[in-house]
This record gives sequence, C-alpha cells and structure tokens, in this order.
Amino acid sequence: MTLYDELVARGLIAQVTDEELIKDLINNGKATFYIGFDPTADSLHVGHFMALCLMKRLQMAGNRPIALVGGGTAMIGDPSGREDMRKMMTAEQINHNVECFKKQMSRFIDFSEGKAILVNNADWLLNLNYVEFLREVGACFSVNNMLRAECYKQRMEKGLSFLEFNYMIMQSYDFLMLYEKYGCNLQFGGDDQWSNMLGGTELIRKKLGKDASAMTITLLLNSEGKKMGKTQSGAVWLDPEKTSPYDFYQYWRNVDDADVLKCIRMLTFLPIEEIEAMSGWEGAQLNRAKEILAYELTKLVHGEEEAKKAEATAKSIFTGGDSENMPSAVISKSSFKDNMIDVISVVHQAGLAASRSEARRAVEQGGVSINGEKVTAIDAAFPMEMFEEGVVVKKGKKSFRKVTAE
RNA sequence: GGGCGGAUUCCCGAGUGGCCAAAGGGGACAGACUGUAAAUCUGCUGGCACUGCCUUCGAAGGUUCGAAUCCUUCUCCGCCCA
Repeated sequence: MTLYDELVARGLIAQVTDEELIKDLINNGKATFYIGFDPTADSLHVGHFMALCLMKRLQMAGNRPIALVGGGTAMIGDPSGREDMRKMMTAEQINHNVECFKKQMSRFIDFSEGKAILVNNADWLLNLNYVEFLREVGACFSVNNMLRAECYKQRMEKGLSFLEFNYMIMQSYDFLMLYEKYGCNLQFGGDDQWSNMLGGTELIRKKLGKDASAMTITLLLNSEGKKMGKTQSGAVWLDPEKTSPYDFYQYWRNVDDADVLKCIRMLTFLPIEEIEAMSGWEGAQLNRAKEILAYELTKLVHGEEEAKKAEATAKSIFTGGDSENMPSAVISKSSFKDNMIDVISVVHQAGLAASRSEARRAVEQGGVSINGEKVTAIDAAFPMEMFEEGVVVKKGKKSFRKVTAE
C-alpha cells in the first residue's frame, strides 16, 4: 500500500489541492513539506500530536519535514475556527512557549543531520517593513476573496479585528519564504487551516509563477462533532507535568464507543489490517479496543514504561490489586489536630476536590471511600498512623490518590 | 466622529430597587444501572468556622435603610451612519 493510500485509509486526509501531484510527491519521497505550530501554550497537545505523527510517516517515506514554530504568527493570533478573539500574548510568553515546543518536538521528530528542519517564523516576520510588505505581498491579496474564506466568514458576526485579518497573509508569506529558502513544495495543516494554506499556494504562484501544494488533515472530532483532546479542565497535554501519563491513558481509555476505531486508525501506528479486524468488535470486546488505544497512544507519547505503568495502575484500580503506581498526594502533618484529620480535609488536600465545599458534597453524596470503605459521615476522622503506609482515597469511580502524611 | 444595543456565576441565558448566591438549559461532579462506554433516572453545582457569615452580575465612583437592577465616568464588543 502506498503512503498516500494508507493516509486515506486511516481517514487522515481531508482536502488536497491536486491529488495526483501530491500522491506523486509523497509516495516517492519528493516532498519537502512543512507544518506550522503556533506556540499558544507551553505544551503541545493532541492536535499537534496528530500532525507530528503525520510528519513522522512522511519522513519515514523519505520526505523532508520542516517543523515551523510560529513565534511570529503567534503575535497575530489565528482567527480560524474560533468564535472569539484570542487573548494577545506577550513576546516573553511566546518565546517561552517556543522553547517548550522545540523541546517537545525533538522527542518525536529526528532533527539530526538535516533529516528535518526546525524554523521559527519570528525570524522573518518580526522585522518586516510595513509599507514594503504591503506593496510586495499585500498587493497579491484580494480582500473580496479573503472575506469569502471560511475562516473569516465564521467571524463576520462576532467581530474580527484587523490584526487577526492579517493572519492569513502571514501564514501565506511563511509558505513563500520556505519555498524560496528550502524548496518547500507542500504544506500540511489542520482542516481549519485550509484557507490560510490556499493563500500560500496562491501567493507562490503570483510571486514566483510556481506550483506548491497543500493538504489538510482531518480534524479529530468526536461523535458529537467536538474537537477531541479537550477536557473540562483544558486540553490533554503531551507534557507529563501538565497531563500525567495516567490521566493521558485514562482520557483515551474513556472515549465513546463511537470514536474508538476512528482514534485507533488516525492516531496509532498499528497496521491497517489489524485495525480493520477490530471494526466488527462490539460490547465488551470494544472495551478491549479502548485499552489498546490508550496503551498505544501512551506508549507513543510517554514511552513504553509509562504506558505499562498507567495500564497496570488502571487495572489495579478498577479490578482490585496493588496501589504501587497510583497517583499520589501528600498531606502536611500540620493539618492533623490531636493526631487526627477529618475526611473533608483529606479529600480536599489530596487534590480530589477544588474546595472544602466540593469535598463535603462528595462525601455527602456517598462518593468518597478511604482504603476501600465508603465514608458518608462528614465528621469522620482518621488517625495519623493510618497515613504512614499510605491511604487510598477515592472520589467517585475514577479519581483517587494514595495519600501519605509528611 | 455620530446614533443605537450589549457585557450576569464554567458556558448559553433570565432577572430592571428588597422575597437574589441570582430562574431555565447545557456542561461538570456524585449516586443507581453498565463495559472505566452511551442512553436513562436521581442528587448536586461561589467560598467558608454551613440554620450564620463573606465574596460575585465589565471597572471605578455615587444615590438609597437596601443596588445585578437607578445615576455618573471609564473599558470592551456588536449593529447602523460617516
């Protein structure tokens, strides 16, 4: 199976400028392609991960990847797929994030010996001369056409600032620069980037009379049409400090039935045939597919050891067993009074409830257990000795900590 | 620059002087059911020393016994005109 066919079979390709041309490029290792990542946070997330995987697939097929960190475009803020304006970030924040991105990316992509290139568009965007730029590049863009672009259409009601309106031009200019500097002939990106990417191919045609291609990756949406990789408390990060390997594992362990196969197809490197064999799975068997998904992804992002730990911890929690790798928490000995501590304090200080009120509620509703025993009395208290060896505090079915006193 | 409309708790959105920690919905959380899924039902959803107190309705002042609600100024956003 050719690389292109595999990408199609995995459901990764959303839109392409010229299918035959792109097939030829990537199947034969003739592409120098780039994907841009705007450093809007201090860690990559699942959406970035998909793009990185794609880079890897293409790199393995002999194509040359350019990872672009958007230190310049982050100063503008991409309005695509957003209903409201992004908060403006300071240059310091952006620089910090750029560094974090670089570090994380080099874990996934091999940048050694020119196998891949890492660039920052701040290098050419930040020192542009306004008038010069307008004459050189701005003249190539039709406002009429831009306003028709999907990414701006969505914002016509809620409002769009001139700053953000320029984002497309910046991204287009990036493509032009990379084409000139590195012979970059293909751009990848999330499907919401389509209009920005087309801006680039068109700019290259107008300025250089050359053809460049663009291709978008299907956005990973769940069965309800929402972007995956988001939780109530924010994105699912790749940084283990921000999303622990266990939480990362659990996120995928808990996806809807309807989304499991799609996720395995799009995110893992399991052979297609193996995945197709799972497509008939139902009920409890589908539950097994979730374990595979969670394990495979955790392995890719955090390594085999962490994946095994996360899996073992999950099994011990949900089927009983040791608590060796359980997420832990420490309570200060000064929180004890007369050598005793109450349930509410335990739950709260273990980080299982954001406030004491929340902890109280959880206890009142019968959601808290200590060492496997349900605690419903809000005035229940426990002696310090219990915490010597660690106490398993559980809130609800899925949140728990091994708590010790220190 | 001018006219009009708007900013409410995690989100949407009601409230236009006291009965407001603020309707309703969504989401989140907890319970039942289950497969660590979905759907469904129930509870719950600002904080705390919890029959009480404190903080919150864009910001700062003011009127009033009492303000999310009235007045003034400011900030931000939308629409229309230029």
